[in-house]
Amino acid sequence: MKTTRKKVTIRDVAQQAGVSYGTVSRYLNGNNHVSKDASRRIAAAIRELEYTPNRAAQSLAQQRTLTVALIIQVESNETIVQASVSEAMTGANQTLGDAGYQMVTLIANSDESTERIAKLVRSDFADGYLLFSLSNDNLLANTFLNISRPVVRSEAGDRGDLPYPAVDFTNRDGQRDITRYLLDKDRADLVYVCGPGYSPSAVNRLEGFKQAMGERFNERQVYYADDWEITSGEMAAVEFQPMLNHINGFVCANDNIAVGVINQLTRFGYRVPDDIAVTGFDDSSMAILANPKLTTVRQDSILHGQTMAELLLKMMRGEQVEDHYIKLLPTSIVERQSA
Amino acid sequence: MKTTRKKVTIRDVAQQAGVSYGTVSRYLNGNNHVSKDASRRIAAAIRELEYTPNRAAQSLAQQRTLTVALIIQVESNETIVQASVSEAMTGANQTLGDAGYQMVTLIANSDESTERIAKLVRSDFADGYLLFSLSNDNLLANTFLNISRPVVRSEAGDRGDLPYPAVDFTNRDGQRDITRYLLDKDRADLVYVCGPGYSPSAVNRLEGFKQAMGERFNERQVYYADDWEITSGEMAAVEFQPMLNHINGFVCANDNIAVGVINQLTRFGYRVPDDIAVTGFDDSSMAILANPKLTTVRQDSILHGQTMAELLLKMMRGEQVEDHYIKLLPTSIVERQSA
DNA sequence: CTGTTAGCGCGTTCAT
DNA sequence: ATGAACGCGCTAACAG
Repeated sequence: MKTTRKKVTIRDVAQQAGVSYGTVSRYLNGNNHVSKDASRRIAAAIRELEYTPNRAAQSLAQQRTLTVALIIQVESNETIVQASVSEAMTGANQTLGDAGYQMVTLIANSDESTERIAKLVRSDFADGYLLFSLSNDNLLANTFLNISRPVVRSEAGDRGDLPYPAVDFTNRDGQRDITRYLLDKDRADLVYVCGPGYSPSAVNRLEGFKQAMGERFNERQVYYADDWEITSGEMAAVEFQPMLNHINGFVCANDNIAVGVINQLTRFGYRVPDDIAVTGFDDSSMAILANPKLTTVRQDSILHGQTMAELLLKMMRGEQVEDHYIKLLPTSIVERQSA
Repeated sequence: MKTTRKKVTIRDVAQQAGVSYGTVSRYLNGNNHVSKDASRRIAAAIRELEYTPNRAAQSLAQQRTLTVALIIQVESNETIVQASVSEAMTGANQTLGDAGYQMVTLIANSDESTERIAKLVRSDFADGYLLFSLSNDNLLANTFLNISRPVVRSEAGDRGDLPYPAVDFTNRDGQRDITRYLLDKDRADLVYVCGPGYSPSAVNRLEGFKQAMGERFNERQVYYADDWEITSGEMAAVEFQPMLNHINGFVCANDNIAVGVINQLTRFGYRVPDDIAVTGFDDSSMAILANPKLTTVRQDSILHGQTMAELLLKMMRGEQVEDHYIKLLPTSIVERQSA
């Protein structure tokens, strides 16, 4: 057993196998034909020497890196606790890995880190990019406009100037369906707690609520939150307090908000769902933690990641994808206790 | 404004500035002297051409990558929802970035991905490694034994054969202190819900409980959970059901478990903390979400990441760190409602 | 089928 | 202070 921890290169392998290193390279890249015999000897040499190709050299020669960067943009110094993102990462990592790509995730949470990442991108750091914009501004998005590598976004964006394809959920339909679910249960007097305005998802979900309500929709029955947090739900409930006696359902744009609403309603002395039903969206871990457990709209975040990765792989293979292409993933209603 | 999106190299810059590319290289790496005048012209050329050095070429020539890999090992297909990890990532990303390094996150959640990452490591993919082992086996750890790059671990490990320094929290002291906090409040009849046996943190925390209990400690007052999840807390409460009438406190190894205990105790008809007090550990987001809000042990995960990064930077600078060196970060008690 | 060689983009001597 | 040339480790195109 060799413990020589000195750069073992393709040349060492060649020498050990008694061939030229060009042959070794061919063997490794499997393109052309290498004699049965040579192959065997090369394989043995590689194993013995514990040879691993040098990544940097490979990229330099091949003009590709075999890595894909998953970039997460969050508000300054915010952390990425969001379970959905974590799950999407897992899904993407999975399929990219199967295709031989290594996924690396980059976090842009400050001006400096954003600039640093932009620089990386410009230096052809990866062969493709998965873009998770959790924040308002898209500083990075502009950087990508100038490069020729494929990019896939995680949200059907609002910015028409970004041609990148996206994978998203059927937010509108999901919200519409769960609203109908309430209506079908004779909960006719509903109010809606909308997500932050900068989020395309929030806009689409509100659209779904409107659709389900049809004629009955009224601007005064919607509360516009500033973020996706629990506190916003509490504030919404307070805002609607004067009307609480006839309201019999809160449709909320996500689980956190729903939890906030429930908390506040409980404090006011209302019972959920007996007096007032409450629905969430996301089916996050919060959904089963809440009391009562949340009836909500489920979206498969792992699938989200996988689908984004598949689309990116397709693009990296050179297949053309039309600008602004959007793939929508289905959602489904999960019936628990809150509605 | 040039829209030429063709590989602009150091040579282009040199030509535009009217110098040889050797000079540009020197200018970039700031080592030697470059004439005031040349510098100015080079700077202008770089800006105009939007030149960014090619990463692969740089690493190849310099034998370093200016990137640090943060590797997370989780059970197969598990997601990394853990807020503490997410926060540590943020902290590490911060300080590494300030030092000019780019942090990339790698997820090992299957045999294939683990092997792929091991390969990356062997190919000198990064200049240093931050290792988060959330799972039992340390397949990867062995890979590192054969390379000469610095490694820092996130947990004071149980494996004596791994010489890498680690940054961890004072788990033992934290658990001891919060146990004493209960004892001081005349909660003398305590039980302990221990974390999974493969986790060094779990072992240390149990140790702290024992220490605080002293003579009074009894093996029958501890429940050994298989994981860190809510369900385990519920199971523990069920297990202790026969003794619930005289027990007046549950000390739990983390917040999730504490939430589970509270849920189950509530179902059994006990009031928390009036009948039975419950404490958590981590001060995760769950702590304030729980009802009643959790009294728990706080640990600063962002600081955790920062400290790990600082230690790694030190090692990458060439400073020697003794084998098995362990840096312990303080914890503190957060008093809320559950105890 | 295989050896040879010219780059890939940049850092680094070595002269000048 | 600056230009020229070599090498980092590997791929690919070209002979043979």
